[in-house]
Amino acid sequence: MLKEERLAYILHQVNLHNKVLSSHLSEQIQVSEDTIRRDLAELAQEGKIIKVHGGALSNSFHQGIASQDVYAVEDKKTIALKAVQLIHDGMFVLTTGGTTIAELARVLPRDLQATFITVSLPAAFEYANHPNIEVIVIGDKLSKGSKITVGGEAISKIKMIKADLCFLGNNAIDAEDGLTDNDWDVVQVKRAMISTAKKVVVLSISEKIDTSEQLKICDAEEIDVLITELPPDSKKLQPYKKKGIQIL
Amino acid sequence: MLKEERLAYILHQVNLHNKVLSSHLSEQIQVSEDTIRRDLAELAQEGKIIKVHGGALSNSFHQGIASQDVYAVEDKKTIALKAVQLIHDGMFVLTTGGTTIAELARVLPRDLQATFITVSLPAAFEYANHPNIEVIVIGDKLSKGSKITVGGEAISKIKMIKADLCFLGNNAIDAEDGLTDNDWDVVQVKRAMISTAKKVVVLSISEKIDTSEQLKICDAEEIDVLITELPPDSKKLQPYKKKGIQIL
DNA sequence: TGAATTTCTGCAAAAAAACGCAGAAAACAA
DNA sequence: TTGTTTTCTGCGTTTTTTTGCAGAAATTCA
Repeated sequence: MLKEERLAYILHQVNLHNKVLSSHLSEQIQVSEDTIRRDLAELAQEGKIIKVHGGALSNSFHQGIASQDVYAVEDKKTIALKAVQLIHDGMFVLTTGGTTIAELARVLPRDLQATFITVSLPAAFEYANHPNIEVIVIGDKLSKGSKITVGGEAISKIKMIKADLCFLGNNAIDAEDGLTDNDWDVVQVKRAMISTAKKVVVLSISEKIDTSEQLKICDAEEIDVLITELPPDSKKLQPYKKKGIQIL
Repeated sequence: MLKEERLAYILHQVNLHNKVLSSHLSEQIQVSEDTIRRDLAELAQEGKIIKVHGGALSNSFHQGIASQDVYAVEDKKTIALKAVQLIHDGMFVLTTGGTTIAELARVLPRDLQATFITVSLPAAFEYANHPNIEVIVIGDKLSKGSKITVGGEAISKIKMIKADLCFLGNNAIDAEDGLTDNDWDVVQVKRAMISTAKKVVVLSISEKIDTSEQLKICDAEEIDVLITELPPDSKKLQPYKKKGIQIL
């Protein structure tokens, strides 16, 4: 097994189980514990995990009292890990709010250099924890429930940004009805984001798949990528693939 | 179970129940009481809990040691209660961030109907708790340390607002040197606020009175009201009264 | 005061980490 | 291809960390 393969495997295990034991990994991969330790040290250096005596912990583990309470954290973490692969150095990324987006913020690699633009105050807080990420807050009237800024000012600001990526969380999505939501202001913001981003990525736990809300955001065809916690070849996702959406 | 995991678990338990027993933890985690004691000692060393005979207490709940901070909170509450008298229904209020401003947000009467405009994300969160207050967030690049938005965009937005009141927190103030600060971006924001507000109110604990920082915000004469926790006729405040500043 | 409980102290065993080194593997250049 | 250089990996040794234990000291509570 190649070193890079091994590192990827270890990182995957850490993110999946929140902890790994050096001894356990050594046995699984059939390399010495020294090698495992060196690998863990390397990943810790890059800020991707937290190395501790006896093994390593996921870095969302420590800061995450909040993430423990969130519903379906494991699923959301799986989604976040898939989503993070789409982000590259130098990109401009638009995001909404929501717990899935918060999870995404937590799994961003330490060394990623990118600009994140958001209307969500909680998301902005999460992004601000990362040393190399520039955070732009879109200002306007604050919607008290969702803690996002909404209004014409925000919409026009969003439209002025040519973003590489746009992550939309917390949706109802259906192959026929497209993307829908139940908050008027949120719908406006999401529409603006979709109209200005090169690539539209929807993050959704499988529960929200094949569900609809009252207000339409856009057709399924306008979505470029759909990420769920399910494997891409899952039966439930095939109608979306037929619509030309890339499934991760 | 890894040591770090155990520490996280203990900390979680302490924060959850406000107290833990060594004996109880020992049984729960299945390690010796000695180990638990050493863990508690370590967490106490880092200031995360308060170790007592038989177990440990949460330090947020039982503020035994940080009595200086407690006094400061009391002072800030005193200041906030004076400041709140200046706010009336229908007003547009500009505010910076900081703990004094956070305290102001907490003591706002529930029936007050006003619009608060801020560059501070933590302040926006506080204001959002109030049912009748409209919150406007000024957007721009997020300054990671202070969690306020800074930059030309924010400045020009601020200048477009004709605010009735402007609350500036967390300053150094001196009768001769005027209002000063040590963060370039913060200074720009405060200057913009002063220039656009009808009435400029400085909130400052007495510790900061007669102190100066490197960067000048404005002259003492430009300040309309100064609020401290001291009584208005306090000797320390007389130089400011001479400059034409109203003391509360 | 006195008994029960908890803490402290030093100690020892086990586990893990760090270190240096040598051979193996991979990457690179000619 | 072949030879050189660099990186990677495993092993033995040393050092550090962690943990439990026993007995003395301190604390609590009736």
